[in-house]
Order: sequence, then C-alpha cells, then structure tokens
Amino acid sequence: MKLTNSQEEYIKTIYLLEKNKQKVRVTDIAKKMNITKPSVNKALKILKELQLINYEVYGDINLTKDGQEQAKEIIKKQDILETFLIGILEIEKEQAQEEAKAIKYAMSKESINKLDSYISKILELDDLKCGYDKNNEKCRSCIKITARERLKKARL
Amino acid sequence: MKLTNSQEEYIKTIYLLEKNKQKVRVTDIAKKMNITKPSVNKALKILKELQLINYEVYGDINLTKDGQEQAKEIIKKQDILETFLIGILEIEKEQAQEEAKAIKYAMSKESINKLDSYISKILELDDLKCGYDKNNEKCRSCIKITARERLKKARL
DNA sequence: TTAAAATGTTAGCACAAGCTAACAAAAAAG
DNA sequence: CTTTTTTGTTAGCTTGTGCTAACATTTTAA
Repeated sequence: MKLTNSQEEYIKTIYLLEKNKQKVRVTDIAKKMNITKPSVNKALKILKELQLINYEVYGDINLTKDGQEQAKEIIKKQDILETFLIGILEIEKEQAQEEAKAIKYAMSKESINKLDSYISKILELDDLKCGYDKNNEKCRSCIKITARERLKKARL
Repeated sequence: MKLTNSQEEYIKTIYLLEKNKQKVRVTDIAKKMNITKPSVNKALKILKELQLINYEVYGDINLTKDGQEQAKEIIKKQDILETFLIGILEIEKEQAQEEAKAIKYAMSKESINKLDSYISKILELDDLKCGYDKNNEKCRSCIKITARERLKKARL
C-alpha cells in the first residue's frame, strides 16, 4: 500500500520529533510542517487506519514498527538526494532540503539507490593524480575533494 | 503564476501533439495522458482562463505564445532529467521517462540547469587517458564513453 | 481548586484532479 | 440526406489535503 506524499511527510516528521521529545503532540507536528492542527488531526486518523501510528483521541502519538521502518526509508531517500544536490550540484543547503523533500516522492527507491552508488563512486574513488586541468575543468580527484568540502560545510 | 503539475502535463502534451498533427483533439490528449475526456475538458477550460491555450466549445485547441514557451521549458527540464537518469544512473528508458516526468515538477529550474551543466562536464570532457581502472571502477573518460553509448541506444 | 491558557477535536468549506453517466454536436458512411 | 459513429460537453460524485470557526479537554498556575 503506497503512501501519499503528504502521508510520508507526516511519518517523517513524527519520527524526527520522537527522536527529540518524549511526547509528540499535534501542535508540534503542525508547527514543524507549517500547517494547522485540524489538518494534522485528520491525517493522524488516516495514519492510524493504515497502522502506521498508535493514537487515541486526546491520547499519545507513536509510530508503529511499520511506521518507524517506513520513516527511516523516507529519511534515507531524502538524505541521499540532499547529498547529491549539495555535494555534486552545489545547491545551497536550504534550497536543497526543500527540493529533496519534493523529489524523493517522485523517484523510485531503485533510482535513489543508484544515485547513492554514483555519489559514492564520485566521493570515494581513490585519487587519480592525473593532473588534468584543461579549461579549468576538474578531474574526478578534484571533484571528490571539493564535493567533500562542500558537504562538510553544509553539515555544520 | 505557477502552474500545477497536472497543468504542466497538459501543456506539454498539447505541444507535442501540435508538432505532429494539424488539429489537436480532446480525444488525442485523453489517450496520450491516459485519462478520460471529461477530465481533459475541465482542464482545458482552466488552461484557457490562464491564457495558455485558445479554445472555444467544440472548437480548436491551440497553445498561446505563452503556452508554447512554457511547454518548451517543461520539455527541456524533462529531457535533462531523462538524460541524467539514463546516461549517468543507467536507468531503463521507460522507467526513466516516468520518473523524469514526476521529478521535473519537484526540482527548480536553477537546479535542473546545474544538473545540465554537470552532465555536460561528464559527457563532453576531453578524454583523460589516465588508464585508471582500479577495482573495475571507471575514470571519467570511460564514464563518458559508456554514458554516450547508453544515450545513443536509448534514443533509437 | 477553580480560572486561564494551551492543546486537541469536530464540523463543514474549498480546491485540484480525477471519474462515470448521460447527453449534444460534428463527422463519416450508407 | 439521413443514420451511425466519433467526438465533445455537462452534471455531479470521489478522494486527498488543506483551511476556519467553534467547541472540548487537559494542563498550568493563581
């Protein structure tokens, strides 16, 4: 059963809030997602139906096992995309986060995995030391170094 | 005024049909997009409101200047993404088309332009001839060659 | 321990984008 | 020049996802 983009965003948000707080509240979710409490409330009912969260009226909100697993996948997808946008395409962190959030739903797991492998290849190849620098273009070893630096900065 | 994803798809489809046919019909659009005629009809009314098409009841369907320009941009975005997915990530053509269609709406023009530059760098760099082949990894010159071959095949 | 503030819920609206059923108009065929 | 087929339209429903207004519950604190 494939979730909607919005449902994925709720799951992701709840997961991230659970990591920082003891109790996840409707208000927290609403603030984080920049939407109203009634919208959250309605969504929670559906997520409960889908057995992704445990939740009773006026009660606690908790991800189920399934919900947690899905959240981890969603977050991983977004992380890979962010890494690519920041590290390879040199997009600013905030912009990259915004776009990664949207792209992750449009892209299959398989493709994102291939992107992940591609990033690793670029970032982790041993240096070539080939001295290539025609027209100020960089070879893979240089790309590797600058991409690493960008990522370090972005994660400060 | 930012279009919705669905509206962009309509504009793109109409543009592509105009290139092949004298007359673009509701039925053509519906078939191409795999939706029903009433759905197309409703969308056309909105696109007319937005001045992206000329259209009267039972009359001809034509993109306006603005519509054409937007269509070209949309198609270009999708092309760049397809090239990346097929040529760099080695995703099958059909799958790549499907995903590019979805991703293009999630990604900003600026980011897609950066992706385009990145692809050019990878595909059009002069060969390095550095002889690197550790662990069966390929250097940029090899990547360039195999990516070009994949793209040629995909476009047959 | 009760009043105020914060939090959560319900009901009902709006919109986008699809759908089916029913009908209207135009084009093609006889 | 009618009849049939194709094409186009209208009306109204459904789903997803947001919203506001109004109300209920819980928590905090005076």
